[in-house]
Amino acid sequence: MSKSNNSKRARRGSGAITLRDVAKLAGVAPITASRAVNTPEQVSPDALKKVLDAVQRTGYVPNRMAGGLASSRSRLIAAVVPSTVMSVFMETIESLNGALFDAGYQLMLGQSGYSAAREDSLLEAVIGRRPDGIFLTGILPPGKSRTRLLASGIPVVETWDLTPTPIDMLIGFSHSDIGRAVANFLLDKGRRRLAVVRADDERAARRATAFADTALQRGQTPVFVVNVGDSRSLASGREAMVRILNEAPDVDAIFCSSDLLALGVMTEARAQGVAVPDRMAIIGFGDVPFLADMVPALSTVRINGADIGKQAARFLIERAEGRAVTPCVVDVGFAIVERDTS
Amino acid sequence: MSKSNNSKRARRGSGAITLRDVAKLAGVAPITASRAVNTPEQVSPDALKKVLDAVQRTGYVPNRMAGGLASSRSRLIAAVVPSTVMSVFMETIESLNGALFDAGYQLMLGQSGYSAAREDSLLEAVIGRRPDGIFLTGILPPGKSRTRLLASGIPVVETWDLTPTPIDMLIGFSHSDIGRAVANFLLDKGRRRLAVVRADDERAARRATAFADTALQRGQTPVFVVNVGDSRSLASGREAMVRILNEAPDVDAIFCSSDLLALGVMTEARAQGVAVPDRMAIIGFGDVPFLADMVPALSTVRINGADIGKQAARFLIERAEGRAVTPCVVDVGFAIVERDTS
DNA sequence: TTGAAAGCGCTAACAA
DNA sequence: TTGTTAGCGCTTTCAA
Repeated sequence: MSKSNNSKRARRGSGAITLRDVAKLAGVAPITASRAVNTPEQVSPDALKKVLDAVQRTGYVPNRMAGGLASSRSRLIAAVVPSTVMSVFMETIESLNGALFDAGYQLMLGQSGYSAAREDSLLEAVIGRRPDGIFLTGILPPGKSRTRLLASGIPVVETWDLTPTPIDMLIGFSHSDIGRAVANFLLDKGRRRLAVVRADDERAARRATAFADTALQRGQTPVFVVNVGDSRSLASGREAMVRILNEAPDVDAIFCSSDLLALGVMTEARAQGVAVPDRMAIIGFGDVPFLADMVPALSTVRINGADIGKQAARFLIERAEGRAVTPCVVDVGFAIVERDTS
Repeated sequence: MSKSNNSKRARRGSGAITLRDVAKLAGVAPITASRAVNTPEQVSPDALKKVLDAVQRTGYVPNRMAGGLASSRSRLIAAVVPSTVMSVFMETIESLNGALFDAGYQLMLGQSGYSAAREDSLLEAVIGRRPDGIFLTGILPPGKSRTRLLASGIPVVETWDLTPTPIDMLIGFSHSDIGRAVANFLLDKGRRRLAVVRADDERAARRATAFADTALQRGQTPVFVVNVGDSRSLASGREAMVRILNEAPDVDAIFCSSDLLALGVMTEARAQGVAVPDRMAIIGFGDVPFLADMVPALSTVRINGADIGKQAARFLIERAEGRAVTPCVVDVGFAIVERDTS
């Protein structure tokens, strides 16, 4: 029986079962085994059975690196996300991953949000894997990275934003529209002095600007803005609220750049006995799952993150299989969810 | 100039720049180019310069699939996590990913928590990529998957739990110890009637059991248990609190299996005018980032998730580079964080 | 329907 | 220090 490792064999390789082993056991050529595994309809029932049998007996698991190398299709999708902890993007990633997996693709996760140098090496690492598609949270600004991505020829979908000049595909919504809509919403409710509490983030800035402009256009006092910097914590929300109460006591409505910040604002309001929403309206952003069940339930701007993930998966898969995607720009919109705090 | 694609060239391949192209441009052999890129110290300054120059000019990015195939080292680590949304595991994944990236590894994300069939195909997909290591949240119970993983020979680290029979490496803490510690903590504070609100999850069950046993041993009335099933939402916490107030009005301390559940319990307590902590103590689990800044600040059990991720990365990398890891079982412990609600 | 041959892009092994 | 050769495990191409 013994397959007796001859003299010069066993020099390289991982030692795992290969397609050759399976083919030998089944008594067919390797390519027939390959077809039995990948495209069973191209193989006679007899051969199919023999191969599948051999697969069972050996516990063979195809080496996707080898397959990917040979076929130039990695069946890998890379997703680049900023910090994931407590993030509104997780819902998107989860649905993206689920949809990809069902279609036989796998997800590589890259974390952005660090230094430019690290961004660069992230991208290099990603491209090095030759993914069949790349998912980006946000829009990639012009620069070396963008050029490189473009040059790589890999399908890309940018998300969570809109731009007239996407790299490739785009699934997002207008942050300016949100800012305007929230301002109008608040003003229509009779609020007179608006404030913004926002993190130091380009998209949040755009929402805030549109929000402020709209208020100004409608003849209001300038919006009071608190920039909490990089800290998106609940504590920052509380501090921001303290500042508002001290420095702009006439403010009667606050738009926060994240639900967590809004939660902080609300916490401080309660701590200081500020009536919500009577004296102060509060609106968050993102609609994290548990907001609706709080008391008072936080009003917010809802983005359908799961939908973004699902559509991105569809786009990426279509392109990976060589099909065109049209239209490849989608505005998923948003919704102001009115609950107790507005 | 034109490199004129001769008759039978350009049949296969992705068309991207390869190491051969770089080597040709630099006027060296491919292997020299390879060494210049991977182990520059093995190459003369002159050759190094020429190669790096060619890399710059062509925008060459090494194909890691090819490299992985040739070297049997994928520089890929797979992580299997249950649902990521609002999950206590994200901190771990984030730190794991960061540490891996710094060492030149990349993270593949697999989501478990679905059907057994899907678990199976997840594992197959993972093994198919030939990762250099696998990160598991939780302990893999005996079964087909476990056998398969063992057979694959891939280094594995199980986490967030302890067991005398790990597959390989282990970084976790004792859920029973937590249950006992929390019960003792509450009882020592003079609480008399304890309750548990927990999700339908094996680890939560173990915490709850130890918690209940300890109370019993110390002569207390049996612990009142509310199992909220698969729903880990804040709303479930509220419902659980309603049940406790109705069915066991003498309860004066509640241990929740997650912070979100605890937040729900607290929300309902406030809604019903139940004084916290005077009439009711509440303790959560996980220590999600913003708890400390709420009013009242929620007491909880803190797990250092980032530390688990960092240590797991270290273990996995050591093993990937062929070094042994001893000891390869680590108890990271836990801490009861006493804040306002206990 | 099946197979032989020839790579995919890279690196290990050996030799110079 | 550099190069040659021979694969890694699979799939494409072409022929039977």
